[in-house]
Amino acid sequence: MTLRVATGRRRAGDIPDATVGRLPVYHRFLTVLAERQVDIVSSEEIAAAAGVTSASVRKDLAHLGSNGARGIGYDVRHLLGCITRALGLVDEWPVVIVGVGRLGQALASYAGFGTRGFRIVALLDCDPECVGTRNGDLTVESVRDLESVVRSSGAVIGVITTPASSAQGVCDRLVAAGIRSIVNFAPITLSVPSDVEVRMVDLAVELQILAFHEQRRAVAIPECSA
Amino acid sequence: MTLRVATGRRRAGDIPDATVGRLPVYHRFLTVLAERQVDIVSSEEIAAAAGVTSASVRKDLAHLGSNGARGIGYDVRHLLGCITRALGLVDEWPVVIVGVGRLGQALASYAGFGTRGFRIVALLDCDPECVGTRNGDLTVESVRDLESVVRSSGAVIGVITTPASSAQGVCDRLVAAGIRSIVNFAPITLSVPSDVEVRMVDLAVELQILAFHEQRRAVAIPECSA
DNA sequence: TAGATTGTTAATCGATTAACAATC
DNA sequence: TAGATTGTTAATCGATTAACAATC
Repeated sequence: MTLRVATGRRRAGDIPDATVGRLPVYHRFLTVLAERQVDIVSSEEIAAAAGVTSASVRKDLAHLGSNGARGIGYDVRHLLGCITRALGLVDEWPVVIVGVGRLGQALASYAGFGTRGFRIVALLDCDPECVGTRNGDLTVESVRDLESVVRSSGAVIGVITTPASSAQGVCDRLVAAGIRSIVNFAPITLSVPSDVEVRMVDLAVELQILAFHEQRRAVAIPECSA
Repeated sequence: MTLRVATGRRRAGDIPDATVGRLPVYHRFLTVLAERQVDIVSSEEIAAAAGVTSASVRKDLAHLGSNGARGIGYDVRHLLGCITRALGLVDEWPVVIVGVGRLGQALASYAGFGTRGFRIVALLDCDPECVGTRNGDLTVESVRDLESVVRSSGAVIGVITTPASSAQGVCDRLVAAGIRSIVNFAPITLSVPSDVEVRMVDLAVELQILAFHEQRRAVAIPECSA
């Protein structure tokens, strides 16, 4: 299969947010195909696996350059490499997890990290009982040393799995230590400077959205009155 | 404060998806205010706490009926009740968790469930070592009994925290058992009938979106060429 | 009254979909 | 060639933003 030579560079900002949100899903599927030695895939197949339309897939992939072959489909390996580069997953990103409760431990032990572009480089907790315990390759360090641990570990991304009450304080210290990308599992909206990106994950929010639709199956929503 | 009497009923479908996604965040903030005995809140304050604009807040809340007072703001308790009803959180929704690994345990022990409209009513796992162990109030049951456990527990929402390899099978059985609302933590897109709602939570996807923006700070994205 | 804040409109923006020419 | 599938356009749809009259 011949592929067109790229004619230039595309500024990252040119990729719409909605596309950036779907590329990881395509990446996940293509990784599976590549493992299975599948060579070619169509936008229709990707769409089915990602739960979107094939038109969306083609439009999303066109943002990365013209990588398909009309009448044929996309070369799995090539496309995977392309998405990997677009998402910036060529090298592993070092991640620090703050809060080594059950959730923090669960994330720390997630095997899929390596294959998906990340490596946990430090675990922090405030509980003296927890500090010093081992978790796979890592020993839990004291959150008091947050700044020095971030510096020495080279962590670039922070994951907050503390209780809500400590999350903003931890966040402020991560930001002060130079972290500008944060995933927050604590059920509180974090305040950060505009150059810091926060992704919020809240199970209860997901459940509440489901509850809305579940209720909608049965009843009309009463408007509020005093 | 006098509030207008609602003139009719609004079909749930009238509330846009984007609004449904933000109502839980407002709900979270209003719960905090109510605990602190705050009486009145402005759209500006809600917006700041939720990380959105005040115009969005007002528009979202207007979908629930006219609940604010011009020149004053919103009555915290009234508004909280209103959102609680809109989301269908008046009674607790019974939830079954399938997969009691570290993540499943972490979710099972999340104290915030009760206050946010949910109650875990069953835990299922396939590992004989795990089955029979206690987790708070609940004893882990065998996934072999999934159908009967769903029936007897009355679970309406399912949470899948199994490895990716078993997720689709578990999903199929949950659907067959009557579950139509699922939160999936396994890194795989689930196939479900069109009347089943699935919310996907994948930490690696969140990290990959951050990675994209992190990389964007530094370099232009190279287009793909063969 | 004067100041504050909602509810709503109109304008803008971005994302999705349908369709099809290009082309393998 | 005939069938298949991409890349792209134009149309549609939905969400966000700005602005301000209504009104407390």
